[in-house]
Amino acid sequence: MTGLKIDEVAKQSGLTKRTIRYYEQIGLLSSPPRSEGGFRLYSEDHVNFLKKITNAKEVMGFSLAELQEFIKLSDMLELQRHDYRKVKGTELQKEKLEKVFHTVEEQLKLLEQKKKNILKVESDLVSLRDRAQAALIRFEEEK
Amino acid sequence: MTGLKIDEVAKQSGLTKRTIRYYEQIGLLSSPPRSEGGFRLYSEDHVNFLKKITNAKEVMGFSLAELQEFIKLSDMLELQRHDYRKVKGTELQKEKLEKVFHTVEEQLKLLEQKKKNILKVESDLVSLRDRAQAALIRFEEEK
DNA sequence: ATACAGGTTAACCTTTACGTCAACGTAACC
DNA sequence: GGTTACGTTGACGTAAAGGTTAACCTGTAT
Repeated sequence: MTGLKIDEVAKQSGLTKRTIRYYEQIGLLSSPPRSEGGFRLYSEDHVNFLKKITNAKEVMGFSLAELQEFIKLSDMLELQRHDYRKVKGTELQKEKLEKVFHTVEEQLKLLEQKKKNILKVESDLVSLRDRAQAALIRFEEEK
Repeated sequence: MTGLKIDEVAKQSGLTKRTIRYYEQIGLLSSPPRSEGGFRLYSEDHVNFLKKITNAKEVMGFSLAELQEFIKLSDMLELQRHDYRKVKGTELQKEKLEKVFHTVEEQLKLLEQKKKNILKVESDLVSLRDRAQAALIRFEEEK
């Protein structure tokens, strides 16, 4: 009985209902429990998750597939932390961990670059704004 | 005879030849002069322009249509600065200028927000990295 | 002079990330 | 108990941003 219905989640997350169902369909969002009649019943966690991934999507320009990658990795790490035995005996996992580590480091470097790029665009926009302002002032002068 | 051929521009800009031609086709990139035989001959300016807009595209998440808007506005302002008479007598232009100014201001605010969002993602990535590292260390310990 | 790398247009194809119905079930309200 | 609002799946549509291919032309290297 408890839980948010999809319309509420849509409002809180800023996504459309269609998008939310779609994310579930492609396995990006975990399927929430259903009510008797079959309605999806979401928790706050779902909402936070959606906010988080839309943010990451926008910031990093990640595709939904890339998002899935990261989420999978993150979940695996969470799982390993709680259940040590899952790790033992599988030497393959170590390579994977190293790859994760590497990938994330690269993403972090990319973020640094992205910050610099933002500054470039910002200065372009500022100069555009200033030129617009200058043109406006010229208008006033020759009224 | 002078000028870069499209393959060189592709290498320098990081775009594909197809994309460069496509940008010209939709009017985003100005048509370069051609050689006798019909080859496109680009200047450094073209390359810089491409770098600039791909950056803006990525940073702001602009669509190609939006990019066109901004370029058109920027060009108009450039033109007005050099030829005052283009401005006089057209009171409509003032509204347009004010709109430009407003739009750009909004974009700048959006950029501020974007910076904050980057920090959020960054901290998520850092925590992911740290967890990966911790898992790696556990590996070493129980070798 | 001929081979081969790289250029040209035009047409068609693809993927991503949803939007938009249609047809139907459910919950809430009066 | 009937209307109305909201939920469900499924199928189809689509806009953006190129990729791909074909059929042909150009330039240059041997």
